[in-house]
Amino acid sequence: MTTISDVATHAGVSIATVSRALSNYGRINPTTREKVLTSVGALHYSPNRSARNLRRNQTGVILILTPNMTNPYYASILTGISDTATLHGSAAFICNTLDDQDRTIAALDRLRQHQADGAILLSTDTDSTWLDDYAADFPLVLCSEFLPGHDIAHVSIDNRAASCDVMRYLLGLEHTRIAHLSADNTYQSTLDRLAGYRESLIAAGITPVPEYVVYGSPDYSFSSGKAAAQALLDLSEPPTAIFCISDTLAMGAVVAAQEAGLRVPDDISITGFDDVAVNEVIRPQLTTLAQPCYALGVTSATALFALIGHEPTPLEHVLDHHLVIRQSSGIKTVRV
Amino acid sequence: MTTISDVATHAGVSIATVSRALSNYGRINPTTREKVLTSVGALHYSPNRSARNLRRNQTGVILILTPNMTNPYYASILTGISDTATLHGSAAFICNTLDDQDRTIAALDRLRQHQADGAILLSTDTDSTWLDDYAADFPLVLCSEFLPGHDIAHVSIDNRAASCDVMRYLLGLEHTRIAHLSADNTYQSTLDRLAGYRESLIAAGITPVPEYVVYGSPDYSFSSGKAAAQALLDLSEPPTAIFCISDTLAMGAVVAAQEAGLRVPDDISITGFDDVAVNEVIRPQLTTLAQPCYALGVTSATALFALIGHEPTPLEHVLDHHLVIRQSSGIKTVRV
DNA sequence: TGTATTTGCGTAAACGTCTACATCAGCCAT
DNA sequence: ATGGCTGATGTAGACGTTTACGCAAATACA
Repeated sequence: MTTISDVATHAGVSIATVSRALSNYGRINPTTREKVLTSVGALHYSPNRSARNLRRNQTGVILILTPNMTNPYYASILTGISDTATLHGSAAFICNTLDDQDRTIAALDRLRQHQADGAILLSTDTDSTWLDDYAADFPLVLCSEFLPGHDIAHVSIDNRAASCDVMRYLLGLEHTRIAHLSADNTYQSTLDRLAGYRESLIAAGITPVPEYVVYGSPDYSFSSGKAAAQALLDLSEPPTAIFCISDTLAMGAVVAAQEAGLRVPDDISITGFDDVAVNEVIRPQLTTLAQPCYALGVTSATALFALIGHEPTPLEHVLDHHLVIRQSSGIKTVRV
Repeated sequence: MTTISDVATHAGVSIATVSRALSNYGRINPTTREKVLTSVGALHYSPNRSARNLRRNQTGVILILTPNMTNPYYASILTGISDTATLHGSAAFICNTLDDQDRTIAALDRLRQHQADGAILLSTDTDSTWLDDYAADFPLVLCSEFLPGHDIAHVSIDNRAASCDVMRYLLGLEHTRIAHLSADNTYQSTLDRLAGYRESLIAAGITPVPEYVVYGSPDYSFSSGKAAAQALLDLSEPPTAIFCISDTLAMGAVVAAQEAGLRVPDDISITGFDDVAVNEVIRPQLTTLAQPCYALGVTSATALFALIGHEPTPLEHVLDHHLVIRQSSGIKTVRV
């Protein structure tokens, strides 16, 4: 294990000079600097981060907490965060929390232990109010979700407006019996999308039917979406359109409809949410509301580094969304 | 920021005593220990990891390098690794390398910088021979893949035997025109599966047809699988079965067959590989060769901690696989 | 009672880096 | 020649832990 003093000896200078050569801080003769860098190369020297972090009191590491990293929705977000971290000379390490509070807390405690400079949380329940304690002491950014009324920085789209956009589209296709396939969790996005759904119906003069709001599993699983959609199709007066709050749930709904002998979109329209890449796998391809995932990641990381650097940054960042119309939706037709 | 000496002052003891109370090392009076722990709680003290790591010369962190973390194949592997790391009192941080060599090297350099104790690599090209330099100096384990002829610890299934199992099954269904949908990468598993395919054909007295071996993209993308399968179906004498080396490729093949007006499995049999969870999304459900993903993760991590602790561990770990027969395969029928 | 052992705790020196300060050589202006 | 300046480098202390060592008190044993 070669240390800075090995390099100093090899180059015939003091450790202070080596440090200056490497960090380009303070005065140093360019010739000396070259000599030191040559020694660094010859000895394959890398600074010991533990020592550096201890001395500098910062780690060059940010943590990304995700409940389920294989959710394709996260792919671009993670890339956006990583790219931004690299730009700031930091590393982005991902912690798989599996939605387990102990694991989440264990990961966040790394902040208190000076093993990371800040953290970005992907997905936050509205009942995770204990987060305030961490946000008060450490740089923290919530991505995609947020806790209304709490002073924690967050980045997301306007889920209620996005929901209204989906509804405006479906209503424009002359659908009136529109169901909402939600999820059994307390994410703010879930609540906002439901609110947008209800508002839009009422604004269109349609009385919301309680039976038309059904719930998939908290993690939007395909099978739960399929089961919930089956319940909708079994109603005496089934909907002609299903507005699903995730693409995976929508895939489940498509399969449920197909197994019930319905053609999508001829007999029933189904829309998703997020526009994840695996959408290409299912036929018909999903009409869905696209989130700017890469930008969500970049914006979250940028906000986090602002917090770490004690620079001003708004508490709330709202990014644009857009509707992507594909094959799974169409104008309402009379069921044969 | 409270330090060990704050705790010492609060508890009325020396910092050495606080350290002993926390690490449970050396002699300490239980009463004193309690007193210290009370102070620790009162002051919300957490040890500074940088300082501890510097002193102990170990970090309690292992790195997982993945080219594409949303690949569902990795989900259980990652969980297996994380669980094992927790058991060893370590944290498992994931680095998204996006198959980029610079990012991979940057991540591995964290080992040299004393910011991690070891690393597990998910997916390794057979041309990544530069890895030897790292493996010689640091604890490294390759999971799923490996570099034949290199002294780097690895954990995987026997891909050639697994490939033969798939072929035995398809041959047993009386298929003789069996195609192999491979991937355009240099993973050892890819080579082994191809070898098993060829061997099985020859052992069955069937002459391999070069046109029956086609390639999807290096990362097994759905669309590349679909395109490659279309090429197979366009042959003057198309195969009656397609053995795909990943589930995603198989999904592409299924869609290609369906779009060509073929029924799966009545007109053509299609098999996948890995048995990823998203399989439930596609109909018909895939017959596939299941890898013991969680066990792969656990075994990799266990081997890594053995290396870190300088305990003996075999260089090669081979885990069991098994064939899962579902709906996408069936006995060969004469095409109409 | 005296000696040997055990127990509990404090002192101080490391771990490898950064950086304020000191030092020193060279230069210029007086 | 003297003093002041600048630039380049070295010295040494700090960051927060851990832990070898030493010492005093308590205990054990004769």
